[in-house]
Amino acid sequence: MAEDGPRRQPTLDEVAGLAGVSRSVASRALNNAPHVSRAKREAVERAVRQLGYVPNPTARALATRQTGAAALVVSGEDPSIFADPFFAQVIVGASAALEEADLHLMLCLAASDRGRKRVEELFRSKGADGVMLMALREGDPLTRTAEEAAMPVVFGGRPVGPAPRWYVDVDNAGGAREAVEYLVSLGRTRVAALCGRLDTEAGRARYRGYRDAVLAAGLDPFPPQEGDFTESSGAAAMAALLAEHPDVDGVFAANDNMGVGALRTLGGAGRRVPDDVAVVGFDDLALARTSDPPLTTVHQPIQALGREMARMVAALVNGQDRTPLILPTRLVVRASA
Amino acid sequence: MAEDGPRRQPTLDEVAGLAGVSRSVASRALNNAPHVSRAKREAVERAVRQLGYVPNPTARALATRQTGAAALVVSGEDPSIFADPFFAQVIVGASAALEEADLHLMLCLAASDRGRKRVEELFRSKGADGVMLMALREGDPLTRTAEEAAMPVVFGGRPVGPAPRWYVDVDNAGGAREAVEYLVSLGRTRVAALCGRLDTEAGRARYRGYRDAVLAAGLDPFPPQEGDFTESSGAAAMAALLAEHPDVDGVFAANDNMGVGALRTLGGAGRRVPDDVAVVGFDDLALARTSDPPLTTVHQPIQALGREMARMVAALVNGQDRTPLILPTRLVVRASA
DNA sequence: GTCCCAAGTGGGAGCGCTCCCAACGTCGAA
DNA sequence: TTCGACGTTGGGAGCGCTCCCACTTGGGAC
Repeated sequence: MAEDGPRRQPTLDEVAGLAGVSRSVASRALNNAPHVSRAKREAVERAVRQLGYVPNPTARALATRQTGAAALVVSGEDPSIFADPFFAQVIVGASAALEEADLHLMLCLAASDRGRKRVEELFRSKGADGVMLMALREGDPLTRTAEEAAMPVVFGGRPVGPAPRWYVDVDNAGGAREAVEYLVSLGRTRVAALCGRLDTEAGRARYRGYRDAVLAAGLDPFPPQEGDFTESSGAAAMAALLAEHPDVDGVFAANDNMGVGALRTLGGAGRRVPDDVAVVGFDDLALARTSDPPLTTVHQPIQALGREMARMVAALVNGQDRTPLILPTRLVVRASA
Repeated sequence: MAEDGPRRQPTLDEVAGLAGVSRSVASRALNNAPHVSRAKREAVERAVRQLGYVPNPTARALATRQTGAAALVVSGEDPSIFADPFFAQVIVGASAALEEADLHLMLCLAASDRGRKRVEELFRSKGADGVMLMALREGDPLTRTAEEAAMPVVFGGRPVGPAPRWYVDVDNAGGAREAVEYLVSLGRTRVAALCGRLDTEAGRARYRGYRDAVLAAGLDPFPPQEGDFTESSGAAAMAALLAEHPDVDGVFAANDNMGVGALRTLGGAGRRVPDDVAVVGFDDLALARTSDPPLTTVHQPIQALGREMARMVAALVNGQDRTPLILPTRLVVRASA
């Protein structure tokens, strides 16, 4: 805090006064708009420097009806889902792209009822120029709110149900297909899937991709062993799978956490990976590199996801239109398959 | 986007008109301030509901000179430092506390020059009511900027040099001391330190704590083996240590990443942990639980750090004062020591 | 009955900016 | 010489809210 008393920030009027021009001219000079003579433009610049003037963003926002900020809303029952390194990557990407568009980033973790209420108010009061919404669970209340919002909303990850007008997603089905095709190419003939939550589009699409690839290879798909994207659920699903189908020789896990869980169960059951059972994950998080054995997995470009979401809102805020975007995945082969 | 044309948001004037009261009364009713009769208060509430009125936060901000938002600024050369799960935890804590104080969270990753410039402008233009600043490196330019800011700035982690007026930190020295005391209690007599960056206060304080504890136990402290908090630097520092002092039997690593790196080097060198060398880390990240062997470490309350920073700015924004806060750490004993 | 005080009320002046628009040259073309 | 045309200029009206302040009322205390 400055301790030298209540010396207000200088205003545009004061700048104009010092520069000997009107407020209008000063404003135009500041936003380097046309219709300002070279001389006055320089006079304004001098005055700005001399006074240490910084425009008041709030006043500007009120006049232009633009806040200069985009919000990233992460919806979920539990605040700890945000602790997933996934979101940190999204933020890094989004932050960089927003910076280029000169938009600030507001972060809303809508976990509690109160949090959701605040987000709703943000939507209704136009507290941001645009929103990037990550609400993956089927029936998430914010999905509805988003539809009636008076601002562009870009979904991060396509939600379950009808496709929203704007979203960025990863090619979940394609990635899963590629993973399973790889297992098949290794000669595996009894390939099962450890699913993620089937109330998310990602969970469904990855199972769909698995199923398509298995059928295309002329094999029989296994029924979904559902988990919830956590390591322990992966371990449990693997145990259940082993009990029902002891002869399984290939496993596609819906994400790396579950893949690592499966690895743990397999190790405990005395199965060798990849000799007895080959395992492929999805995400390519850091833990896929450090697991034992290192996990073959489908890499998804998470930073790019954040970046493209941000670019999309930025474009929409500037009045341009955009169409949904699907980002490609790529298989990263390590030791587990 | 609403498709039903340019129907503006209703304003307070319209609410007042419908309720048959003046704008002033409507405003007071909305902010449930005194001096409003019960009848009119209810009339206003009715009008608000009927019109679907939501106050315009920008206009309010302009009038009150309060933005209703606090910024979390993460400074660093490289945007990827933010990918550290540490920050996700800080955010979860800060977000929850800010929600209670009814403040929005702005997130600024100041990695590029442009990013830093934007943060500076945020400071100078009072684009937020308060700032939580994480700028740990010595000589970070934002540290200076923060000093002349016209708003409260709470440091997350005490910076190197003179203590700022407001900060929240973890008891780094105390935690390190406890870790080393534990190693000593195990009968280790040649205890070395793998330091983190010594241009951060955390790095220095942890080494200080190590040194104090070693001296207090009547042993000889080792000179600092400096790393930079990464796993590979921990591995390298451990290798250097082993080369200089093959008889080391206890290691205090400045954080879990470095501790895991040390584990790796020790394994490669054929030393058994904890039999030959006992290792203690610092942070208690997820990887401390999953390393081999699981890492004994000093737990630091990261979410609480975020929460307390947020509470502190919220209090300061509301005109209350606060003093710096040091959060306690606690030793978590696992297999590595 | 008078007086005073407190609660209730609404008018109006901002907050600091943008942007429309009328007014003003100045200059080349008719 | 006259007349648009066009680049400049500044006045003024907002943007939607808060808050100060002057004003009205009703109900004790005397």
